[in-house]
Amino acid sequence: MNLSLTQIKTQFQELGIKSTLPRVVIYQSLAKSMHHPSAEEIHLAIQKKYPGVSLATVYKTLDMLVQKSLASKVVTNEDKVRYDSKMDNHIHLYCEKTQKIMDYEDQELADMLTGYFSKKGIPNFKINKIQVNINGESKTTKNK
Amino acid sequence: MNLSLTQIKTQFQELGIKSTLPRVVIYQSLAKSMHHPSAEEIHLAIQKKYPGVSLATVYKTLDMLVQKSLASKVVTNEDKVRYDSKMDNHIHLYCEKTQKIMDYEDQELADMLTGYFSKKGIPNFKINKIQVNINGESKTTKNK
DNA sequence: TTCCTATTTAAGAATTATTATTATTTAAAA
DNA sequence: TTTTAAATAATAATAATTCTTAAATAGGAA
Ligand SMILES: [Mn+2]
Ligand SMILES: [Mn+2]
Ligand SMILES: [Zn+2]
Ligand SMILES: [Zn+2]
Repeated sequence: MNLSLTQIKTQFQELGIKSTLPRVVIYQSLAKSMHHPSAEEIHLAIQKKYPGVSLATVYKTLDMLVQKSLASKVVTNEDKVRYDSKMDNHIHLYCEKTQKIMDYEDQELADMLTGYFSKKGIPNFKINKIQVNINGESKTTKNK
Repeated sequence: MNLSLTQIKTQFQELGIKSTLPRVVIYQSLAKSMHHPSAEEIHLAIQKKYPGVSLATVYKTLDMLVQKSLASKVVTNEDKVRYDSKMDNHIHLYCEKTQKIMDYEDQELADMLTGYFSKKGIPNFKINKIQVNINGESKTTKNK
């Protein structure tokens, strides 16, 4: 999602988030990315246009965004956390070859799962979020 | 699952895994645990009965067990990997309060998902494993 | 507009989980 | 038994993340 700096500033104000250039730029970079980037990758991505933003600030900003529900953490088998600004419910496809994470939207499946659990429930457990992850291999035309 | 040392030795032999005391003890401890323990926790758990096993060996053994499909990694929001020796397909319930991970077996759901995707498939993606994680709160009788 | 102050930031140190290195030990094959 | 490739303990190294602190600054008040 491509968001302008002013769009983001407005969004921050609405949520009572103090609007600083590092924060706005970090969020913009995350929102633009389709790759579920890590903190390090975001840090790198903003270097060209906005050098001098520290990695610690990237981490702290990402945490803040997660707290404010503007982003979520995506954990994988790799030893680093990745982030996602797409906040509607969706599935993640993990390519075991390329480590790429792709979003997969499937309303039918979402409804099926919600329906299934709202009917059946889970004893002694209050469900907050159902996350489906699919591991496998993406088959691009020019692969192998 | 409670496995005897000799049971495990036999299992290792069948899979061509060199049978050492550290390995057998680590696997036994993991198999007995219901808690999806981390390497550190396994290391601690075996201290009493088998002191002197190094943490590095715990890590290497767990990796080996994952390679041999006797265990799998369980990733969470915490900054450490946890392990699971339950290898049939099952759901994980994450309690956001206690960080506990509970297993939840639901054949009906498993069949539903398998059926859904085998019919529909995912374009340009070969599905290897569908993992469902549910975040929420466990409501024990004596909570709060 | 200028001032004030709580919040944020940069820089770098510290922490923590995990992996790598290497000398020594050992399981198990011959 | 002897042999030897593989495993282990010890410890150093690495990498992701968090912490600390002094300097900068956003945004409200004056
Ligand atoms: Mn790490
Ligand atoms: Mn870490
Ligand atoms: Zn996503
Ligand atoms: Zn499990």
